[in-house]
Amino acid sequence: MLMHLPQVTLEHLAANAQQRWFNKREVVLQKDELSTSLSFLLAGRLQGMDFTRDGREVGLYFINPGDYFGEVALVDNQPQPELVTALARSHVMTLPKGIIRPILFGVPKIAEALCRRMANRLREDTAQRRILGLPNPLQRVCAQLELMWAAPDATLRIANIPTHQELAIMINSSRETVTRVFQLLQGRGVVERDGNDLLVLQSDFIRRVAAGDLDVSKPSAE
Amino acid sequence: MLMHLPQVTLEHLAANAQQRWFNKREVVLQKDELSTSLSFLLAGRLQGMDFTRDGREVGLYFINPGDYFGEVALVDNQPQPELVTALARSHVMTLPKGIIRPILFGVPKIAEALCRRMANRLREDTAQRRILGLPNPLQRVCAQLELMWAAPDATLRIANIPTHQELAIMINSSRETVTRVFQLLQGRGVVERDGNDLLVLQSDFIRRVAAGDLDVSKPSAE
DNA sequence: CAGCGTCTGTGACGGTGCTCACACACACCC
DNA sequence: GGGTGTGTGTGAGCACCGTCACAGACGCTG
Repeated sequence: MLMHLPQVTLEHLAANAQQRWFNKREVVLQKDELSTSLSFLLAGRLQGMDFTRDGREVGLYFINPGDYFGEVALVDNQPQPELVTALARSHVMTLPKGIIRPILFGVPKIAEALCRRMANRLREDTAQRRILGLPNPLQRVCAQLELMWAAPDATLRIANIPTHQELAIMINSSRETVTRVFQLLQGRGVVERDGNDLLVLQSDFIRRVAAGDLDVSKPSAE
Repeated sequence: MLMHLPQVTLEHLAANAQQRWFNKREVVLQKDELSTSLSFLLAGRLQGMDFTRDGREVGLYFINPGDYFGEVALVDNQPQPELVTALARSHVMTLPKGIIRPILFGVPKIAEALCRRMANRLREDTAQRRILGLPNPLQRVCAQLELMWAAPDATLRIANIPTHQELAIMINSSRETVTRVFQLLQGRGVVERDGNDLLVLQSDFIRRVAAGDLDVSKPSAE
């Protein structure tokens, strides 16, 4: 995003950037606070999340290294709409609002990059919402997995798989139900745990369940 | 949004704008098509929607007069992520991509307005997602109603209330369940139909149910 | 090593809402 | 008027999954 800036500006930014490490479960951006900066995730993994008024957790999106976040509050000068917390120990860089904001709209290339980023967030939100339309948790888990391995590369390894609880709040299910789904998938040899990663052995199976082509019973056991 | 442009540019835009009426249920933007223009809703009501792969309808957001839409595909030059259909007979104005796009990022004020619009969409998506985290349909219907009367003004009249089916797909329920919820609400005198509008007689009730403070049984019948 | 915290696995139970199947109300149009 | 389409109202039945309550696994840290 910043590649289009002249050298002088880059140095100016670098001089004002701050860095910080966050431990797992630590809050990176607090909800309802006014924006003070734009943030970049350098390493680790964050999750945008929220609570319903009756205290239920809701998972919104994941933030992976290279993404920036907190743009919404920065752009419209309103309070931060959701919480951002660390799913793992994470390294975050922040640029103070006063420094970054004048540049955002002044340089067309930057404005365009920002818009693309937000357009992308909107697409992701839509994709996530589509998942929630699926009628049963098995389908939703599979659809979510599909999204996650689409991200990195063509290998069938999902690095740093979130915990069952973290997945559950993304797809509106209970932790136990997600556990049971994984039991089923592992029992059929569809996926396999490898430390913090998840190996997808039968991507077709996942895809077909997500699409609703496959029934729960036992159509692949021949 | 366009108020910051010089007169000449405005005339240029006006000369290239097109208008069209859409009937109820007609498709305004088709999914997966490349963007050819930016669209404004002048009158009526539209809904962004999508289908899961197994054919289930998913309601994403409503578009009210004054909003523009189709920005996502325009910004990132990718296919339109979702369907936009008319909930009622609607009047739409379109500006061809070739005309509008150069202006978008060239004029800082316009770029900022576009970003604000997208930031707003992201906030709305988040609010909608929060609703889906509520455990039962009664709460979700009430939370949805809360969102809808927040929009226009302080009167407790929701104009042009969507059909039960349209609401159902927004809050992940079945049409029948929404009907039953409205039966309950009307039976208690909380809301009342008035033609195409819905009158909210006890906004507190709605608020408290949405927040989970109120139980289903009969706590307000004293 | 014991002790603790987080994550995963599993059983039992019960309510809830989805599905299917109808009937009715109302508008619009010829 | 009859016909058609769209929206609303309502009952019965059943699978499903959320909740509660545990136990076990694994990795820290002292």
